[in-house]
Amino acid sequence: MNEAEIFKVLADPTRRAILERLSGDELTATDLREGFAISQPALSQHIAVLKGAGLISERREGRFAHYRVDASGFAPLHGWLARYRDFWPSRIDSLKDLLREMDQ
Amino acid sequence: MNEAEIFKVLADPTRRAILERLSGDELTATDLREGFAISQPALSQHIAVLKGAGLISERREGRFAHYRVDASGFAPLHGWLARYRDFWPSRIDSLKDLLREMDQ
DNA sequence: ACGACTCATAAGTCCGTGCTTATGTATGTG
DNA sequence: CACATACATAAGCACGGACTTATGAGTCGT
Repeated sequence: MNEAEIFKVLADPTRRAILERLSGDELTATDLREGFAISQPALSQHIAVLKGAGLISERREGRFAHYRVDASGFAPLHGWLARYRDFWPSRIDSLKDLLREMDQ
Repeated sequence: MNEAEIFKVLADPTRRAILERLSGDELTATDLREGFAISQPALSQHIAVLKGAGLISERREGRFAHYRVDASGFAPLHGWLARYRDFWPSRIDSLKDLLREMDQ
């Protein structure tokens, strides 16, 4: 997926909230619905969009669908965003330090 | 600015194209319009949105308005996105390679 | 002062999209 | 088998937002 679709997908606050609830845990659609003042079809549609963008993955188990974040789907976003950081130098310096430590 | 507004702002392809043309250079609104099949007011409105989100800054010079990327405006996005990366190890490996090259 | 130029604002139109209710499909349970 | 449960799909509506044309507000040259 390209960053064009990903940005469009993430522009919706409900979808970002879904991702937030999925970060760490793996949840079913019904579990996810807790705390959302939204109909079941609406949630299902959002899930379909997130899945289509490759941001979450599905694990079927009988009639239950378990969803989890697919962090690799965010890669295009990282790539796009890398262009707009002007604080690389200091970051690279701290990374150098970090890597030096890790090498020991 | 919070990530909610930033995602909404970046969901528009024209605005992302504006940012891309501004990455590096500083351009006037008229310069920016080159290559866009869009009316002047439309571009002006996009610029206002980008400015409102803190993603670009303006430098007035007579009747000309010079625009440039304000990379610090992307900070909330970096913060939000940091939550969704689980592939740090491989990334760090490529960074090691990159830094080794830079050291030479 | 007047006209040309750069950019912003106003007002209105149109399309995409997120929501709803209704229904479909598949998997359980008695 | 009949019914409940979990989720997906269909269809229609309503609102937001990106675009247009028209106009306004400053700034420069002659």
